[in-house]
Amino acid sequence: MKHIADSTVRRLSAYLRFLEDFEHRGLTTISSDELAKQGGTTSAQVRKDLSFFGSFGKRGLGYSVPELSGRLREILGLSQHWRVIIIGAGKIGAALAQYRGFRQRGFSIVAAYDNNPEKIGRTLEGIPVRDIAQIEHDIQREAPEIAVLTVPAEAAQPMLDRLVRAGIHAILNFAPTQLQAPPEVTVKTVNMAMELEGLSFALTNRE
Amino acid sequence: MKHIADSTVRRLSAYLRFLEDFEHRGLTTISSDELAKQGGTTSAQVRKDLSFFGSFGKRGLGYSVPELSGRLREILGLSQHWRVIIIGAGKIGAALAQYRGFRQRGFSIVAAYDNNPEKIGRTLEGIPVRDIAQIEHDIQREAPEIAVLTVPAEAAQPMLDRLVRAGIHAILNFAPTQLQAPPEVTVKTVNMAMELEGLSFALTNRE
DNA sequence: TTTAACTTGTGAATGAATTCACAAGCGCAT
DNA sequence: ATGCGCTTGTGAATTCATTCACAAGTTAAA
Ligand SMILES: NC(=O)c1ccc[n+]([C@@H]2O[C@H](COP(=O)([O-])OP(=O)(O)OC[C@H]3O[C@@H](n4cnc5c(N)ncnc54)[C@H](O)[C@@H]3O)[C@@H](O)[C@H]2O)c1
Ligand SMILES: NC(=O)c1ccc[n+]([C@@H]2O[C@H](COP(=O)([O-])OP(=O)(O)OC[C@H]3O[C@@H](n4cnc5c(N)ncnc54)[C@H](O)[C@@H]3O)[C@@H](O)[C@H]2O)c1
Repeated sequence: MKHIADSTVRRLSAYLRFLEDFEHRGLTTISSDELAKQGGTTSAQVRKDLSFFGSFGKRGLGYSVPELSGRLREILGLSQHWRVIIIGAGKIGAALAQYRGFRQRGFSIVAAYDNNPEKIGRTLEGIPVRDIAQIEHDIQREAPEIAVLTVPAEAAQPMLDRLVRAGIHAILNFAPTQLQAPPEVTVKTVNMAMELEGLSFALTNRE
Repeated sequence: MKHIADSTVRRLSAYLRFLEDFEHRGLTTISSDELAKQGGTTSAQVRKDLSFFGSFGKRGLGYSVPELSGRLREILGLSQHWRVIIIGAGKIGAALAQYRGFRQRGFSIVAAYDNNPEKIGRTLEGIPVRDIAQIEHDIQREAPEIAVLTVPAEAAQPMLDRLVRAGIHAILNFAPTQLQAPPEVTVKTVNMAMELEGLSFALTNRE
């Protein structure tokens, strides 16, 4: 398949969110224009994004809401459930473990891991905190697909290497550090300090 | 000033991070090539990014680490302190309030706000949780520049409007929803579910 | 059946971001 | 002083993303 830009994938996620809203409200069709207004983009952009994957609309009418949302779920890989592990049961790891929004969208958090004996053995709203020492064993047994990395920055790269060796191919990183990974592994980094700095820049450089 | 792309600003943040590392290790000069390797980009990209703001390097030698990091701090608006308020003292709001990484980079969290009487009056590692009802008054008195929005999705847009009316011009939003704001207000949204969906897409569509 | 009002899907045009490529400047050794 | 090795700064070229613009398809009403 032709390479799909990151920005396109993000917009697809956004479209799916609006479609779910629409579905809830019992509406059955939607035009690229309505979809665009919701997402702060243009109708041409919406159609172009979808055109990479096929033609799902009806000319003159728009898109069937349930059909399009189904297609988007397939495209995004959300027709299946994904198993997620959280590495580092600290403040941010715990907040994420307890967050319901993920499970609702098909991501089940199966366990958290830590190296602090005080934390190992507890649970976070039903999610067990396990010893990081057993992670290779667990990955083999439970085959989680996605790891969320919430350890201190200096532990992040070694931990990533360890996860990759153990067979993880997708990592969501919260440590504020640039990580190296082999090409078959996808890493996304959420860097909140960087976002704040973007705001600082905007405040400083507006006229 | 010419318009600066968001991607450029993000890279500037990244460069600054590496420079601080370098500074710590006592190194005094760095080339665009070294900076690029650290940041996973190219030396031409580094030089182009910097060229929007001036010429800070010495041909044949590279950049002075302390000078360049100082310049970047100025450009990003980090030579001054920013006052930050957190709206929604829930799980993610609390994690952010307690996070040391922000203060270290010049963002002081002055208060959190909530509408839950159980939470109002408590503190989160020294940060007071105040009644949301008093926010207009406090904004006028304390003039915080940045608001972090960590309320439930359905409360996010009305709360944004309220913050904007009260005089806030920069908002970091964690609610998974598309927000509308007037052009003089900068909004950045961190949408973790969207990031996970990006990973799901990558896992599904790799060959 | 014909017409009018809409909306999609997509090449072509435009615009934005990145990469190339090289002249010019600097430091150091000779 | 000269030459060599290295690195910047920046127009030009290229690649990538978005927007335009319109033929073609659909519905509904007359
Ligand atoms: N808290 C926030 O709001 C926030 C915001 C942005 C980024 N971050 C980043 O997220 C990461 C975690 O932050 P936090 O505030 O949750 O810190 P924290 O100290 O509360 O949590 C880190 C956890 O990781 C565990 N840990 C450390 N080394 C480990 C190892 N080798 N193996 C397994 N577990 C290990 C610790 O025991 C601790 O429980 C940091 O990189 C931080 O910079 C946090
Ligand atoms: N927890 C996470 O890991 C996580 C991850 C991604 C996104 N988010 C998003 O962040 C937001 C907060 O999530 P959370 O898990 O912290 O939820 P939470 O319920 O723990 O926290 C929300 C807080 O906002 C307060 N609140 C609600 N309405 C308010 C109002 N009108 N004024 C002031 N305060 C109000 C509540 O009292 C509560 O304390 C949500 O939009 C959620 O989707 C959370």
